[in-house]
Amino acid sequence: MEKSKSEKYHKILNSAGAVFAEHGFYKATISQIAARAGVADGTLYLYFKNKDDILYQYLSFKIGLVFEKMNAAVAKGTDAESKLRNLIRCHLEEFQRDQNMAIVFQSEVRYLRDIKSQVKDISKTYFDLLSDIIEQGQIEGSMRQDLFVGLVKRFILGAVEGVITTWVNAHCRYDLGTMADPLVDLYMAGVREV
Amino acid sequence: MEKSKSEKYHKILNSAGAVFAEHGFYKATISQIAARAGVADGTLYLYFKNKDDILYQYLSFKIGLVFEKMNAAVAKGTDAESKLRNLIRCHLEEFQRDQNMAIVFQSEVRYLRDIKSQVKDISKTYFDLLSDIIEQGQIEGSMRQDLFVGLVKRFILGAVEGVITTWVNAHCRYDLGTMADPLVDLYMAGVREV
DNA sequence: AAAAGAAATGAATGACTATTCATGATTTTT
DNA sequence: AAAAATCATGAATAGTCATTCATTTCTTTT
Repeated sequence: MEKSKSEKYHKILNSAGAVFAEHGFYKATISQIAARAGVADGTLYLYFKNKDDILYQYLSFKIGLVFEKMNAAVAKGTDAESKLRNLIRCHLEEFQRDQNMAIVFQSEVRYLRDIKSQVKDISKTYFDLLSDIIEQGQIEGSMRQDLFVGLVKRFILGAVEGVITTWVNAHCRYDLGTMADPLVDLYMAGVREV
Repeated sequence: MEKSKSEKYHKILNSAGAVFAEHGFYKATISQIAARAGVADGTLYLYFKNKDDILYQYLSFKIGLVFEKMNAAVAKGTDAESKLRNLIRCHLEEFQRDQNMAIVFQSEVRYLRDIKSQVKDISKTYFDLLSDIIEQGQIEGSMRQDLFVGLVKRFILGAVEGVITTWVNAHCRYDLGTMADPLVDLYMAGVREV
């Protein structure tokens, strides 16, 4: 139905992303977001229920986009390792590309204790992608049969997020994408000398 | 000088930890913390400069304790792998033992953009421990020579934190400590079938 | 081009809560 | 046991901001 939400809706969303990234959700004010979007404070309430809703919709929208790309990236791979590599590279490159999203995501998602659904299902969706990849790897024989899959998934996502967090704390100074291959290499081969 | 801070100081710190863990820093109120500690609101200001300072001192104190234990744990190991194992086990067990600390740490540390020093140096100190271990492993010949050490450290800490975050989101229902060995096994051997 | 409808405005409201400080209680010193 | 010093209280203050809504501006229809 609402194929394309209005111009203004997206203007506000992006302004919100910038302001949240700069100040954090709680210190960000409606007035700052409105000013940045070039509208009046009251206007935000024509498009969003309240301040929480702005954060929620911002994240839902951005995460939706990223997952589309992740799915496409994984689909381009053939064997499990190439799928994993594509997924990790996509993850890092998308976060690199949209730094506001990266900052807001890394800083605020922890906060959404109450906020239900979609946004909390992020890791679920991500984990599902990983499950499939690991399962395929085990069938192929390229990944160990004795893996505790639940742990492997956390292990992989945790490491990626750790790398992103460090990058955010370093004010996004270096290139994230280049870390994909060394990271996948670590997942696959581990640290031990052979 | 102030060998042992007053009884009340610690009472307040612990109450703060509980309230921050339950509501998050921003939604927690001074009145809640005071009530839980059984003192008047104004009393908090005899011991702390302001609300930020309570969070800051809470984290500093708790993190100080944890690092003492981590150092001791690492010192008990001999080879690099046993040191790593002890470190990870200690990390997981301490977070398990003090769940308020775990929750506050995982949820709020991201938030301390401004707040300088000690608390932001946490990962630095942790990374230093890891650096030594990896370096030792390379000298021993038990770890690969071609490791990009900066990445390996993030990889290890990120995975541990990922495991802790999942556990916090699951309301600390299962036992964290048991994940130490499988996790170290993954670091060392990776995922690939050999 | 007038009327109706939709969209936007931004000043005013109201709720919330961190922080202060005049007062009171308690402990220590003389 | 009086005086002094320290500790604690909690009501009052003051500032902040999310949210509302009467009014205005813009757009569409007749």
